[in-house]
Amino acid sequence: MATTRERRDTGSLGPAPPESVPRGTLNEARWQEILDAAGVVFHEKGYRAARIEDIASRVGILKGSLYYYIQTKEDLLYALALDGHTRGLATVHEDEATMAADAPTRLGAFVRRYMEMLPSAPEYAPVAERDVGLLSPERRGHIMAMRNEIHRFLRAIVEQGIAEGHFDAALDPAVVTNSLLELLHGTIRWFRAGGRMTHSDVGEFYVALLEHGLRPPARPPE
Amino acid sequence: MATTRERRDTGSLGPAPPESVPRGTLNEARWQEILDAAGVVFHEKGYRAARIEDIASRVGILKGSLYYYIQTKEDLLYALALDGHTRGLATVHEDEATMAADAPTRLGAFVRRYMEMLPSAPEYAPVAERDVGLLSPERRGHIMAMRNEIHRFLRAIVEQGIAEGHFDAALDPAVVTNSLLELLHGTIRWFRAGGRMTHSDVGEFYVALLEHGLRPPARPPE
Amino acid sequence: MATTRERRDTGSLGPAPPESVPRGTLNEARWQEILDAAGVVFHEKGYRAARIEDIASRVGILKGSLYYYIQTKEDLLYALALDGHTRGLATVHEDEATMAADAPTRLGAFVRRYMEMLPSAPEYAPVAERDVGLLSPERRGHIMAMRNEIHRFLRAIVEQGIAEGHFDAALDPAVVTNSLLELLHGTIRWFRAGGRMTHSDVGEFYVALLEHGLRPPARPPE
Amino acid sequence: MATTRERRDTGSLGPAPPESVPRGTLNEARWQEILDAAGVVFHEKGYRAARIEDIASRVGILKGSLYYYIQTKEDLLYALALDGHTRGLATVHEDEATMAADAPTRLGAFVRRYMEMLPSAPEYAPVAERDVGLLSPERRGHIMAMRNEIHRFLRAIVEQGIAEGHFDAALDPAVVTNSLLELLHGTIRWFRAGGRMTHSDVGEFYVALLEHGLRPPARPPE
DNA sequence: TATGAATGAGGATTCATTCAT
DNA sequence: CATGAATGAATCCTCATTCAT
Repeated sequence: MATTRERRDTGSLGPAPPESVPRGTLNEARWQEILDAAGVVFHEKGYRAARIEDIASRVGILKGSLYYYIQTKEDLLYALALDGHTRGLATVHEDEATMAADAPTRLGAFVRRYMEMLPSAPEYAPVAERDVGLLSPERRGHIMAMRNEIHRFLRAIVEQGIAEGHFDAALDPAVVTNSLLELLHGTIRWFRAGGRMTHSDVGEFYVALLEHGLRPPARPPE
Repeated sequence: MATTRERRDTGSLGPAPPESVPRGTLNEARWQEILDAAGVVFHEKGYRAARIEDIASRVGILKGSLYYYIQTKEDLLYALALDGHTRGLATVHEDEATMAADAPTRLGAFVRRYMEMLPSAPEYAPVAERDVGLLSPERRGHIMAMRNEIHRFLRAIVEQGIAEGHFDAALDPAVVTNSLLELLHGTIRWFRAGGRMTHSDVGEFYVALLEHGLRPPARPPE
Repeated sequence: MATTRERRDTGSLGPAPPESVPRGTLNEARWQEILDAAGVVFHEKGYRAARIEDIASRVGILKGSLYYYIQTKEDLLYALALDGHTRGLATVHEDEATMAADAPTRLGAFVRRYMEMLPSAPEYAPVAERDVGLLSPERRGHIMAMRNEIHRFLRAIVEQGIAEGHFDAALDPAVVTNSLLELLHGTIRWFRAGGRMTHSDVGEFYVALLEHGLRPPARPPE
Repeated sequence: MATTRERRDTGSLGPAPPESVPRGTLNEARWQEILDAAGVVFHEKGYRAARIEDIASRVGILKGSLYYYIQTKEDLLYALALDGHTRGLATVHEDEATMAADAPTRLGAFVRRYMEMLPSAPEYAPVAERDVGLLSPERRGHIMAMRNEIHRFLRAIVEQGIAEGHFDAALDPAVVTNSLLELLHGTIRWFRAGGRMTHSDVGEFYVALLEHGLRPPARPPE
């Protein structure tokens, strides 16, 4: 499970995430190019099957040169995962009004925020899910922590909804949370830009689905 | 259900194709053991990261011996993908009554059939999704064809539902189909057996979600 | 003369052809060293029995490093075969005077050119004959085409000689051509430099042999 | 150079050729089938590239079964080489009359005997030349000894011819011998049965070629 | 910064050979 | 005699990584 050929000497296990950008002064634009390239390649082939050469050549440099920017292939995976999850985590921030609203409203708002974030995310980011297991334990821990935070946020909304009576009391909050995130993440696997539907359109579909799908069964009128 | 074991297509590699060396009848049981082992290992590490040796030793043989049963590591991936998709495809068969029913009924029945199939599937099978991209073009084609068949089946139900007025006319059938399959497949990524919920329970949740989530908006009472 | 270095045709192997990773300009001198080493090793052990490691270590690098220059062991075989046949093909070029001469003269000139080329050929080249069968069909085709060109050239001379009445009309041009080439190529199998005879000496023997051996039977004086 | 994985315990280095047929009572016909199959396969791919499986399947048995007849793959190579060289060696026996004849006559007779033997030889035999180097030193020794005997025989004829004045005194006997054998052996590389020419026809060509090609230059008429 | 060249451990695949049934 | 199944040593080939220029 541990990645072969570890080379990081980051002995500190502190909360500070490991450096993802090694070189002090580096061309920020180039670094973004590299991340984008890595995103695409990882997305196409998966982390293991992706070759450093593939990424380098997509940027237009030779593989040796890539090592000016990274220490390890894993750095790219981590940077992307971090990036993606940071964007994801950003979607849990609610404005005052929403924060005070009822669960259906908060849930809908979250779904919309999430779906609006998606197109800005580098191809690979949300898919990082699978390959996160290939990160070093430490780094994986960081990523999982972020992921859990999103889970907790969503789950809290679901529980609120149940408590309020807006959602079916028979629902299992964990199941709902997991399914919902699967649904949202899943979008990136089939969505193709340029079609009839935009990310927002899909978001509205999700909102509507949840809006009616989670409600408690209609009380039979007495 | 029946897993096919392809003999290498020996396509245009060497000068004189190694005239498919004959072998006796292979031990079916051992072959299943191997597939199961491959399923577990691929599930844990992903196709690329999995080593032939891991699979072999899980079966209790040496890596070289595995090649008595396969030609290529890819054979295992293909066999698993085929197996999983064959099971998936099996869920599109409806009995007479269901076939004649309305879309919500058919959809619900499908979801239940699918969720009941899941636990019988070897660990890896449904996840094969990702690594299918690593198959040879021809084999990938076979798998994609099966996948498309499932898509078409589901989509037909969605379209029927819209036509019948049971589903919201504003829905995009493709979006619904993709999302739904993502939702179903996704289950395997987070579901852990032994918890409070069974696969069936989760299935019922999905059924309920769709039952109410796809309905056309309530007509405002005149 | 110029040895071509083919980049793998990446023909129908993986799903996404590894977009021919670019490399800088390869060190020509090193490439020659490698070819020479391969020539010697192939000559000693034959293509199949030769190990990449043998070749690498003869160059003074590790086996992995050899792959900076090649894609496949077969590349070396092909390069050598191409090299050898290119040299062979070069011997079919005649100067104006020879081209206009009679068949015996042309034949003698060809034998001399061929025998003078031999010592310059890397050890292995002319022996490539046998292992050509191990090349990929496409590559084998290229080599065979070159070989055929030489055949045609020689055969044309033989036919000219028969037509002119300088060679025995009973001769089968194909037989003569094949035998002659076998004779010439065969030299490399037994000739050991440093002996009493030089390549040229052997060449003169061949010339004399043909000079008298192909003539029509003397007309009995009336 | 030594073949990997030696297993022969034939400690005796005596003159007796190592057993080539291990099993005491074995189906002689089956053994011939096997040798023929090995001959064809070795001829097509060369000894190293040929797989035991290829040979077995050509005989219609499984590779494991082949080991009832042999101890080692090398046994097949040796048996074939022995067979071929035995046939070759048989061609050096002259009848009384020929033995007493002049060199051109003896040479012609030898060429005819050799060419008549060729079609009876299992495909591979005469080509064994190249792969003889892959035999164990001991076995290679045996084969080389037979080969040398043929060489000596031929060379003696050439020297006799020079001494007698029938052959050009400027000839190097070794060169003539080697070339001639190359010419004869070479036949098998290009000759295809079923064409216009038979082995005998080709033999007659060789005889004629040598008949006139080796003569001393015509003495200018006084 | 970028490059050309090398490294070396890793892992897939091949195949002669063994052997119990 | 033949087979099915396994063995394990060879090898080929891959690729992340290093580094002098």
